[in-house]
Amino acid sequence: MYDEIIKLSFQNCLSKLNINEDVDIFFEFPKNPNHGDLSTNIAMQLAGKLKKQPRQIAQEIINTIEYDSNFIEKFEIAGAGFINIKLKPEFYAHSLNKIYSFGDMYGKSEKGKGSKVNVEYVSVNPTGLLHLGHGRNACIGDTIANLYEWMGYDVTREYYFNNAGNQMNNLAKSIYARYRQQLDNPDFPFPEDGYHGDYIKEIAAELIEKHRDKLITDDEDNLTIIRKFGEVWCFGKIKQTLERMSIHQEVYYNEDSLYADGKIKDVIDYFKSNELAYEKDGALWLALSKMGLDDDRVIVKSSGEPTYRLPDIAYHREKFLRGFDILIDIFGSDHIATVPDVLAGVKALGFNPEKVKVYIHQFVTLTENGEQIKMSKRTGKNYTLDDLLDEVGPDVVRFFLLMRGISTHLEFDLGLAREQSEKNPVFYLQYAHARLCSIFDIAEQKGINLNKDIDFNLLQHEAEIKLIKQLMNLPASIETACNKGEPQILADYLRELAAAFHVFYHECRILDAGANLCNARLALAKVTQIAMKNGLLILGISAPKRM
RNA sequence: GCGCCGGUAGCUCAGUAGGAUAGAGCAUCAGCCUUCUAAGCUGAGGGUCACAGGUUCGAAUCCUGUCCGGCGUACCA
Repeated sequence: MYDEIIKLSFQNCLSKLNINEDVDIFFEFPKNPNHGDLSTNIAMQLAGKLKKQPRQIAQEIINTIEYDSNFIEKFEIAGAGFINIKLKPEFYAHSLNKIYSFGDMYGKSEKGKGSKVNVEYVSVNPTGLLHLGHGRNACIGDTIANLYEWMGYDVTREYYFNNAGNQMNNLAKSIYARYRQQLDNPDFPFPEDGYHGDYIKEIAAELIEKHRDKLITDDEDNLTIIRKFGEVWCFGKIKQTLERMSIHQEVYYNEDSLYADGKIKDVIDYFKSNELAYEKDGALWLALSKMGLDDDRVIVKSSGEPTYRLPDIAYHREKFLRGFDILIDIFGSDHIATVPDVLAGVKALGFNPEKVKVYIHQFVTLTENGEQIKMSKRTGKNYTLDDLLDEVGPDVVRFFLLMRGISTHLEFDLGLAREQSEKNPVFYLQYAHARLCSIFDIAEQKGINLNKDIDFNLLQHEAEIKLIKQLMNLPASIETACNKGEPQILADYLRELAAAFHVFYHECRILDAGANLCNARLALAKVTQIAMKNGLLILGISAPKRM
């Protein structure tokens, strides 16, 4: 938003010079004060296309450009062809005034208005408890959903699950074995590929409490009861854990319904009738080689059961049919293999695969004192997301899982997370917010009220200008984080915002600055408070009034 | 073997639609509280951007190759 007026000047200037290349005019606040207040590399961008020297283009631009002299003091060419812009203080006053007028909604955009987005995340089958990797998936998905909402999109948060098939049978058998071990036979054999986690023992104990020995014969009826019991138990725990992190998904989509409603059959029929599927060795193969991929894959096994690819494709088709314009999938890196197949399938069904955005995050490792904490499945001593929430609380968990780029392996430092001190980065942000709240509390006690007649031109201190610049960046930060699917960009922005505020707080007295300056600084504090609160809200982290 | 992700300060990580002197947090060292919250602020030291070539005015960023780590590579999901 800070560059709207200036960008327009540049656009007009370029068309005046008959330069019609398709380039985005991009401005930044240079770190080095010698490089002006705003800077653009547009002349260098154009140099290659126009086959001219960047400095020459820059010169032509500043000779030709018409600009608002109320805001811009001068242009300078520097380095290889940067155009550095020296702004007048009025520019910041004007910008801050505009931000102030947005009130609580600062950061909200309408750019996505009218567009429906489906964000699918977590999507863990009800066979166990959530662990750290799921937590990362959940926080990324939830935050991306928040980002899209703030961009004005109509967002649906969705959880896709499967409560049928092999894995659920495996769960039932695992519970049954523990049930027998606890009930009558400590040596009852445990299935080789069963679920080893301790939670299975808990389920079995509850099963005994409820059914006593009535399920002792392992017939199909009893296994069905056990399976359902396990499913309900696991789902209850999963939802409870998500609830603790303030994650609410409005749609729980059951894979099974794709079969019941004939959607799977529809897709098979479509592929068959378009000669994209064929029978071989008793199985049905999808001709991915006709869709630009290397190998054909089985979509219905010779046993008659579909492989995961088929329902995944049908599910994406269904989401398109439900009217979504953008489909977002959040996957862990272990699901990378499904992506090309699903996208090819979606394309073959006549939908635009570019509307499917797949964000794949890497794994999480838990460390303490530099040593990795093993989460061995063999021993069953999984460190669960709930354990972590118990230990450090939801704000720390969310921030730690969001503060890294999604494609980086994330090291969760338990020691640092546990630290209830200035070392813990999440408190840095929350502390800024608490300080802001405290200022307004004390102002109220002193009978100082923010009045509407604000002279933003009084804000000329270096710390004030830096804070205003940072505040101006919020919308761009949200938009970039959204477009790139990178919550980390917002987390990083908020850290910089907090830093700019803390410096301002340290350098500039607010309440005893004299009536007019006090009022202007209070307004600046107000905007900062809103920006910080909204940013934390998007990350799903609380904004405490006191610490 | 092949595919994807990563390798940047002691540690954890930003920066990769090519741009100005490669940044932040933590750790280390030196300062700042009778003042709106010191969970804060100021300063210092710390780099072969894994390695080797290439592309050009300019490369951490793009291309090629190599090495190291993670995840995949099923008629498992």
